Amino acid sequence: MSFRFEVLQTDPTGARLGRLTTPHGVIETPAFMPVGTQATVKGQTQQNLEELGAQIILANTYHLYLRPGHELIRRMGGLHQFMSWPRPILTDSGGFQVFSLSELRKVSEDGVTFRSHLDGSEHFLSPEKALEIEIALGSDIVMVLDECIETPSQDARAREAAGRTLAWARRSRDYFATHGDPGRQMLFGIVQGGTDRDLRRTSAQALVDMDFPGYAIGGLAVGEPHPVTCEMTEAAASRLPADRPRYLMGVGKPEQILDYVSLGVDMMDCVLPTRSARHGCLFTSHGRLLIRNAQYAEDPRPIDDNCACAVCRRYSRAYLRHLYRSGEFLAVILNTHHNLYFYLDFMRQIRKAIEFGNLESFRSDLQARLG
RNA sequence: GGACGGGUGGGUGAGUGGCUAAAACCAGCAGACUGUAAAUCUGCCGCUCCUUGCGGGCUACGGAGGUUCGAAUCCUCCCCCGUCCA
Repeated sequence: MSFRFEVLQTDPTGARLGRLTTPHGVIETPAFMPVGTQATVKGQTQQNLEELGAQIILANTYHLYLRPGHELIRRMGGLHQFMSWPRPILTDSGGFQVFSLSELRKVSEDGVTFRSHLDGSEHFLSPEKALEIEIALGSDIVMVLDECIETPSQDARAREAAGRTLAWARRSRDYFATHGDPGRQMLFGIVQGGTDRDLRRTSAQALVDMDFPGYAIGGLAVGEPHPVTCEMTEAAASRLPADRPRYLMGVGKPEQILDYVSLGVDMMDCVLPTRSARHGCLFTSHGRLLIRNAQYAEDPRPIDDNCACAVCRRYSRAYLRHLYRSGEFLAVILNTHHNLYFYLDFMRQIRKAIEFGNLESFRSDLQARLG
């Protein structure tokens, strides 16, 4: 049995402490997964990521298909070997690009036609094609192609996308059954449904009937208020089987992550720590800090005096501000390192709190610190 | 001494009669970022007043005068900078 998901403990809030075993290693949940779209987490070496304690990273089907091409990666020994990352990888299907590249694509029942953002060439991504690519890449966790829509959307629009996502999920499951290897890769279905509670529930139920080894909740945190995100997450999660991992896609801010974990979410990914780092926004135990601000010009303190990361152990705010304003590469590297450490350490603290059954007090401490 | 060219808001630099508190870029100040077309994007950026509004007043395109209803823009003189000629 190459894959195994165990719920080790549950917290009174509903949070779960778990362990997902894959052929490339164990993922302790709740887990945060750094995003490495183009087979690289921007600004960090693989060695850095290992030292930070990243147990799994994301990569993107659409981007790697366009460049360098999934066949090339297969010939290079698969994505793990190609990028020299020995730990688990989750590949997103390109479903998010249906949303984010909306100007460049056309969705039909059969699949999605994209105009490449790189050279304008036209490409067709179907549920089967996405899986063909992901199988070639050899990621541990494989996402089905879904249709992600903006929120708020018209009810009819949300129903259409959720229905199509379910149809695509069925096709994906069937394709994987004949072309995939369940001992090598784990296929996750995705719940859509916009901001409609009932649609979220029925979508989740329909997906569960297809019996996926793991389930994702997608199409959230794309503009709707946080309480709505929580409500939709709860609606979907309440229908998902307790013995399968739950992945809330594309979230979130630290304080929000705590809410999602309390709703029984096991896995999350987000570009926030990496992108914010490149934009000079650093996460600290006291909230966010914009390192370019004038107030840090002569500040000898580390980013966060409660942080044990390599950057906080060595560099001052004044120096990091200087690097950022000078446009130096090192600013990207150090800022990203700190933010990822913050997120990964935050998850370690959450897991510990669940283990000791005091997630609720962990949350009130956090809220007090953030004011 | 002469011939050209030029002096614009913190910087570079557009603007050759009203649409100009003055383009654009940079610098500066602040904010955003949620399955990465993002080391990006947005706002502010002369002073001042208030009932914060496509609001009022003041100051501003080397200096001083002039032409004009109106001048960064036209005229006169002066000062300064650059290149070339003596």
